[in-house]
Amino acid sequence: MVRGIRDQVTGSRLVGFARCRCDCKPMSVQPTVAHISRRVRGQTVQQVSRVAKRIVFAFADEQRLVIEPRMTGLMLLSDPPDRQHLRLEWKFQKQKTRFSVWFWDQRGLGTARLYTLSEFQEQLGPRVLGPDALEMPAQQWSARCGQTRRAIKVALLDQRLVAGIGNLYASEILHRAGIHPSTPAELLDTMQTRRLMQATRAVLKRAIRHEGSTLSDGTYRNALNQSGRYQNAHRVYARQGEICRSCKGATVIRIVQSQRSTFFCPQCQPCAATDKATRPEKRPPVA
DNA sequence: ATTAATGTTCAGAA
DNA sequence: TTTCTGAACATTAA
Repeated sequence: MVRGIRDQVTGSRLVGFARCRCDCKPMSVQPTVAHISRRVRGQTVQQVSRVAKRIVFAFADEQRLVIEPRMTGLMLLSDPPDRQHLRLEWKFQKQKTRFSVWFWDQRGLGTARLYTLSEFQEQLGPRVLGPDALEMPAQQWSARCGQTRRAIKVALLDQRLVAGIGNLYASEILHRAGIHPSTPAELLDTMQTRRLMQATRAVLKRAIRHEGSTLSDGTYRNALNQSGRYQNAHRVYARQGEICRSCKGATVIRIVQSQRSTFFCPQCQPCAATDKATRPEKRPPVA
């Protein structure tokens, strides 16, 4: 999302910020839209950046406007999927050109927050966010996984443990790492946490390169309202009952952890607790 | 017609 | 202290 709007927005002057009139319940904006508008109008955007799963507009006076798209939020330069769910509009001016950026959000769970620099730094702090998933070094992976008894899939979604992984990518990462999602995080050995780090970097980088995953509900789109392509590379997500694309031997299983779907291949991701001790060398052929 | 599900996060309870 | 549960929302599939 950041890459989609960065070139246009960086160096542009904000000339308007407002809610879009739509029939939906108003999204969470703090302080009020009017207050934010008063404080940032007329200023130039110095930088558009990403912090974990948030989008950050940095203004000339060091204030930060942070957008959290949550499940269905999109940042758009044009052509929204529909008018119904447009939530916010930024009006910009760059040289003599005027253009708008929109926040579109079907479910309305997304949020916008204006922070002073010190408030913003608090929101980056360890009380809110752990190290970024793409940056966290190997020794941190093992130290932090060793700190919790929760299932590794659940731990990966804890933004204070490691920031930037969502439900879809947690399943894909664990599949690539060959780790069963129910494995207690503290039981992972050094080799496994290293594989977890490598799988996280590989999956997230590929997903970014392919501009995200547009699921069957079709909600995710880039800034130009085009579909992502990473859904074509999914190994397990939403593939329950189908043959695993990696081993081609087992079928993908769906389970629920912390009220959220998890997908995995029992052959590629053996159960750490039982299989290591009990799994025999070879499975006898089925009659 | 209800219920469950969804790329999430948070407050409050267990 | 750590972990779990339900709520916020809109829409679709079962």
